[in-house]
Amino acid sequence: MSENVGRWLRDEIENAILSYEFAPGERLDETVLANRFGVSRTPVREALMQLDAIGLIEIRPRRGAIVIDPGPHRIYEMFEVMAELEGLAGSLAARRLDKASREAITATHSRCEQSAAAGDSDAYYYDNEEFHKAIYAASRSDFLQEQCVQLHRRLRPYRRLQLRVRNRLSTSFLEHCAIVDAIFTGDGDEARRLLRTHVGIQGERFSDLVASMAAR
Amino acid sequence: MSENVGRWLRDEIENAILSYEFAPGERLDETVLANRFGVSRTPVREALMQLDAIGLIEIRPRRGAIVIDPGPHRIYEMFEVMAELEGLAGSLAARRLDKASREAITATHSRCEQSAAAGDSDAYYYDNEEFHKAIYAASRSDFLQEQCVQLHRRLRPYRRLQLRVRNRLSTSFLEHCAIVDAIFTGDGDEARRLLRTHVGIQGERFSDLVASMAAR
DNA sequence: AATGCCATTCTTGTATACACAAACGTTGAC
DNA sequence: GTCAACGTTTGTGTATACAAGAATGGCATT
Repeated sequence: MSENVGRWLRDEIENAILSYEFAPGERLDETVLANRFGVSRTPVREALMQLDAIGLIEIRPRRGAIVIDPGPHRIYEMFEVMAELEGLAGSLAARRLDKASREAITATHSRCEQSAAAGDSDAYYYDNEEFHKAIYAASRSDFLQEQCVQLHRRLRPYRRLQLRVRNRLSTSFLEHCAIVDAIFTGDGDEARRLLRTHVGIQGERFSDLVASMAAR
Repeated sequence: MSENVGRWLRDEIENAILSYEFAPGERLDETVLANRFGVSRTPVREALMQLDAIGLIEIRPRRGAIVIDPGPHRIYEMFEVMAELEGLAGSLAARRLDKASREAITATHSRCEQSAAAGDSDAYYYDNEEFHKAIYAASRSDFLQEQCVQLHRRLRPYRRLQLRVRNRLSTSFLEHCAIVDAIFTGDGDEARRLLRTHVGIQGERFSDLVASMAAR
């Protein structure tokens, strides 16, 4: 539990939204939330304010808070931006790579290899996240790293859906290999290009996303 | 005045921070702010929570809120990300350009021309912002547009400092011309490249920034 | 039967009060 | 004279009370 109740509630509600416990479009009643978590309305309001600022919910004056429903098109736009940021991170990482970052990337990369070989989609989902975070960190740009982590967090549920697609696990890992190679050989432009296509959801992958979203 | 006091306060305090009325590192006392704006502490706290979520201030538990001081290096990192996002916006704009966007870009571009010709740095600062916003809009990606506008807003004070540098006005406008040309001819890659170098602060422009920041 | 208006009720928005933690100053002892 | 400990003060964190606005349901009128 975080230092103060407001922060804790923010994380708690954020997780509930990202895990679809609070469905998109659902109205979040302050009193209900306060009772549920056993606190007063004040910290609940503070948490909601922050989630509104982040963009996870929308607070309409005098009409309460509702969970934002991004919809496939907006998700696509978010992946597009994510791809661009990851591309930048990759190109910076290639230029600035040091020993520690290299080892972190290698370590997470080999964990991905194991999960992919085992066909364990849930494990890969987690290891994949760590792999990408290692690249963010290797960019040595604190701001970029923060932006990437934040956007990654918001897209987390959809990234998970993507992995369900047939053969995605192995192709994803093969793409990782090429990315690692580009970064380690210092080819920033190639790392950027590979990461952009790896993260973006071009062509049929977009329809796959729409299909998995509809299936829920 | 916005719908509720909290939102209004958020904008008010945000402007005060961005215009250096509240200096970086300064502690923001809730009671003082409440008195100053003639409201109670509750909406002040809500405003501060939101500003913390945006990243303009930092609230340390039980120790109050302080205005974040980015420092030259972090500003550089933020410009780096901004350059990347604007590059993406430019390349999308080149691909998706329609009549309305084309006219908006042309209109803001010619206003920049007038301000630049007049050597009016303040007018150019404003027109330049509108020009860039027209490109964001032309990207037809709502999410990208929002991200760009938000980051642009945070970097606004520094963009203004940059324009003070000798000859920057005319070189900036010349770069605009090339960018418009690339977008209108549908050359997405070129638009991306030009915008990246236009927005980023490479080489001596970084020292210029540091110098102007130190001068304050 | 349908539609419009009014009243009631529920929920949000703001204020105030109280509790608790941290920082600073003062005093005493070594 | 300096350092440490205790008390006071200041300011944050949470709860509760009160006010104002929006939604909903019922009743009346057309």
